[in-house]
Amino acid sequence: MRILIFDSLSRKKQEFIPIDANKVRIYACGPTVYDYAHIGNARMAVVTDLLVRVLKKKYKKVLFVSNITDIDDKIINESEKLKIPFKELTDKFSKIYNKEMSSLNVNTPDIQPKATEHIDEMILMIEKLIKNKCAYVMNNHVMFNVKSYKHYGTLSRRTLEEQLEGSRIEIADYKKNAGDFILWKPSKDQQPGWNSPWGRGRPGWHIECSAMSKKCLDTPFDIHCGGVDLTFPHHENEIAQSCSAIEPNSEPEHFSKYWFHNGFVTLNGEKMSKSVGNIQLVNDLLNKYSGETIRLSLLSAHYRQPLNWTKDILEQSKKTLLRIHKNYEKIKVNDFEAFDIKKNEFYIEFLESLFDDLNTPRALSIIGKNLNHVTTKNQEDKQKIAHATFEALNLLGLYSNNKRNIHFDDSLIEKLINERNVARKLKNFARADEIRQNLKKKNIEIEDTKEGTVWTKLK
RNA sequence: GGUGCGGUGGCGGAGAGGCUACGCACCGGCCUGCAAAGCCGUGUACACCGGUUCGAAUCCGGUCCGCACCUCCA
Repeated sequence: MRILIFDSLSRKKQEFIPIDANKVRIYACGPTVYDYAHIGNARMAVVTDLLVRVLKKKYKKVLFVSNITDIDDKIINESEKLKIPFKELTDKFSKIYNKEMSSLNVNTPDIQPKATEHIDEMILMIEKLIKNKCAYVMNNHVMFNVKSYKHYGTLSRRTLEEQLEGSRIEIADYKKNAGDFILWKPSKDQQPGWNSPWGRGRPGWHIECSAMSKKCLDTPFDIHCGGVDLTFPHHENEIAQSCSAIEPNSEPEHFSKYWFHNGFVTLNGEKMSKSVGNIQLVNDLLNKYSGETIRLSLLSAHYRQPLNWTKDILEQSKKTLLRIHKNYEKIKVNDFEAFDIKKNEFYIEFLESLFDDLNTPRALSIIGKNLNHVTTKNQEDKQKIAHATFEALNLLGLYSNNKRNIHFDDSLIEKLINERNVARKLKNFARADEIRQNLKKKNIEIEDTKEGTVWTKLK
């Protein structure tokens, strides 16, 4: 079965053919850790996590690297504001980030390199760029000369002239061209800094990804991921640096073969921004919704489409999840071992839709379609559907077997349910309804079925 | 101004020349002490204007509208 992915560099849906089928290599630009993660960070993490999960269905070995940016001006500003060392801030929020992402069933990347632990690699790459005459030193800054790279603009489809037209920035005195960007900048005494051939300073934003992807994956690697907004300037600059460090004017493909960009999460149709104050933090959402509900909401639209984040989307996902789990659990499962998932037509159809550029809405519709009318289907199909659903939910990261919350006392619930059933037999329906109401208050929903009363924890 | 993405039924959201997904909501029915779930059934679509075609939501041209990027951003 072929895997298709949309490649932003060629702007086409392409068949994914790894450089080395024995070792697929992916890099994703990770978070800058100075605050809680927002839902947009989560979308990128969930989508790339799914991409990796899907690739693992076909390829035995997939190496996934996603960095942590732990040195940056935003970090410096925030640590100064809080009067704490920057390291304390970044340690705190990288831990929080990983914890939150794991609540969303995002697997930790195989390697999660930190910028501050790769300063040497960055310095070496900058030296190489200077040697290749693609970078220059001016006023204690090391700058990349965008005019030195003839493929500059290939990814974002804009020429140097075009981007300067709309540019709202003045040309700083340390730049030769308006588009030139910082590789290394000086740090003031009280600011974090590292010794370098150009004095005590710190790296620019883009160089870390070039240095770390080279170190952890080697170039060229297969897929480079990130949010669409990173296309320009971040990814464009990464290409320029990484390729120029290999050899001046080497092709963008010498860095990464495919480029994978996820769309934005919007709020009321607009991008989240701190100034507007419409940031949705994962942390806050997790107080009200389960990680799976949030994850499903993020996967309910195709990854390249904009996703408008509303309360409705969460409520709907919550319902959908509940329905899927309930229906799934109603099927009496024999033994999955007796069935070959690779020959399960329900599962194959599901997998095909994910292999087609991660079409999650279609994949989800297939789960729903299979589960529909499942009670009327024959025993063999029921088993197959149960098996397919189990595998599908696992792949999507939506399966949770700790649905029954440990904070609740199962025996108490059972006791109340028994009491209610006694009341029902005695036709004391007032008492029966009262018990149901009480359970509802504890977020326990009950259903009377032919097999008896079953209960579900709502979250 | 430049670059890109998009406008699908009440809502969410796939599809991409003929088979008109899927979910939620609505409506009718079965079932039920009542619920819920389930089952059976019904309805409402492809921004607009032209063109190509036997046939267009899907292709081509134009128009309008929305969003993003060009400044830190997932």
